[in-house]
Amino acid sequence: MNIFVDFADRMAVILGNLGVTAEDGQAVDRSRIVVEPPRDPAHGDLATNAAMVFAKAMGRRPRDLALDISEKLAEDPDVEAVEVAGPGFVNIRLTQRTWTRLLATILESGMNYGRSERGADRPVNVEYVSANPTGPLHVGHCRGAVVGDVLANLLAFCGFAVTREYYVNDAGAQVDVLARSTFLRYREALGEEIGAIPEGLYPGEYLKDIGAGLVEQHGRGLLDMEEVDWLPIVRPFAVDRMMEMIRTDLASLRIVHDVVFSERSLVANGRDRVAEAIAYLTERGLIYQGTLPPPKGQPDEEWEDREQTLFRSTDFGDDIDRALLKSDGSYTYFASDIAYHYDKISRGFLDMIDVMGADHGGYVKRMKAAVAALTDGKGSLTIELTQLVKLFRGGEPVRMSKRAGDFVTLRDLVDEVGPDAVRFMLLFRKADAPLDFDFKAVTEQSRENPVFYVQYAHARCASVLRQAREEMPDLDVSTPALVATPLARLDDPGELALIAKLAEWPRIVDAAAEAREPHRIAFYLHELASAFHGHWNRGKELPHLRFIKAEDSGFTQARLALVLATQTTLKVGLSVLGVSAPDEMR
RNA sequence: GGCCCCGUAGCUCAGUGGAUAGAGCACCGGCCUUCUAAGCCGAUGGUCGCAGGUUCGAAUCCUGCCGGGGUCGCCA
Repeated sequence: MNIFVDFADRMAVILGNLGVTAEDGQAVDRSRIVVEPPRDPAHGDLATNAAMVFAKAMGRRPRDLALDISEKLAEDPDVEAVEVAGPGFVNIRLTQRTWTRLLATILESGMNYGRSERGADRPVNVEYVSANPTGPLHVGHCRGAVVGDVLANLLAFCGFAVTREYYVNDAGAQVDVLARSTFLRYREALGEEIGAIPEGLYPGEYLKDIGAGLVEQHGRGLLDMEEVDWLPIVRPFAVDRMMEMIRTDLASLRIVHDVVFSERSLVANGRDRVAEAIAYLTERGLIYQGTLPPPKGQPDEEWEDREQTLFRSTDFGDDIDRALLKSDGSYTYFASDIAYHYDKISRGFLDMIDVMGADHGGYVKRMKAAVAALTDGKGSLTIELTQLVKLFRGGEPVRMSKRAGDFVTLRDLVDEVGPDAVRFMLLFRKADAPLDFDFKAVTEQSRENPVFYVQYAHARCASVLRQAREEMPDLDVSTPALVATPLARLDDPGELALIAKLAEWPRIVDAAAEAREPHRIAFYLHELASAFHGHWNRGKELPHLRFIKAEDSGFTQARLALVLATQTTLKVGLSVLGVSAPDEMR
């Protein structure tokens, strides 16, 4: 039940009856009719721009058309009052009965309130995290992880068939470095004095366990081998252990992937799928041997022209063509990524979303170009870039050096403040703006802490319902009873305003999914919490507004219906964010 | 120099072409015997970086500048 969509439909009918047509004489474009909550609640419950949008094509003045529209709208039994305002807005006030009927549908929907079928089971692949398995996840990965996870939740909630995917870079030079670094720790675990970790190897302490694990499995057996022989043993061992660690870290943030796609699987079992992808592009005349121009602006003394295998990404909007083969003949990262996305496409995905850090910004155009080329323009790749997270503690920046072991890991974050605070705070900012995260602020129990504020609103709802059961043991506060309860006595402006806020939820879900902006959910929940706390607080000054009135069970039941609907909406919203909805705050 | 992101109240930020641009914090003035004061109510505070353009209407879309950040051949 989305009241705004509902009324946009009614508007379309009214416009049709009024003979309104678009510029070309065709029927009105339904998508241009906007029905939304007015910015100023004094203007009414719903506002529509229809008169202003279509007046020109009709050769009429917007306000005149608005008057015609408002006459028709006034006949609608759900409409209490209509007025024309400003340049031609039509402001609609709904009857109290319409609002309370809406409240009943919220209660009936329960945890499905706001869920939609607009995705129509269309497959969408959401790829996120995809960190290299060479070290523990750090704060930088966290944001992409949470944004990707919630985006996936959101799209699933809107009826898309979502696959959550992780791409492991388990081939290439950095994995060899991991293996060599692990081998050093292996020798260390066998009692050898290894001294300082040489430049070019990973110094992290986390590799000690993995080295010890090698000892458990192979004893001293690897010591006498040549590198070419132990590398194929150590490499997969280290990668597996790193991935295990990464999975555990992600699980602590409640993040799970459906598919972990291994880069190494691209070239395996006698197949070379990178070559296959390149062959596909070659058939389409998109591959050639050539040289790239040097970067403009900064003259580079070292620059020398090199003949390379290039992909015509400029045909699809990129700035320059891109190399697929290194000078030693091995594939570039981009070539592997093309093959990987080719695989996604072959698995039936035309809609793909990659969530990555802002430092990958330069990668966006070429990857979109690749997807366009691989799907003849039918596929769409959206790349969501998440900006940096800066850490603070009580307002002071948390200092981090590049030296190993001296960075804040995802684990540190979750262990200190818990998954709820991490998730909510990373979503309480749009992804393309940098974010400050303060360890201290997010654990405070106060209005300033949005995580607490929203969870507390949910807990407060639960508390009111508990209180009602205690004070009025004979009252039936079960959901079916509250759904069925007469709501006619909910007529206080504050109560109706709260219902109006609840009514926005499906609209927010749609918009957030459409724009692929999960932060809108977090902001909405904060607003809803604020509306609820505000109403609750009015009851302090004005006892007649309190939810529980022990001597009037019908009245109390109606108000508890409102409380339950609020609690439900908060709970649904929090579940989309993957944040818990506690019944009490301790 | 090219490309991408950002620029909105003193601070941190919302605002998918609509009306008088909003919230929290800070500051100022009131209030706290409760269905939980882990606060509440109110006031102050704006050339939406600048200049053009599109539109009935622009913080929002387009162009150009200014400022901040990221990134720039085979790294990942």
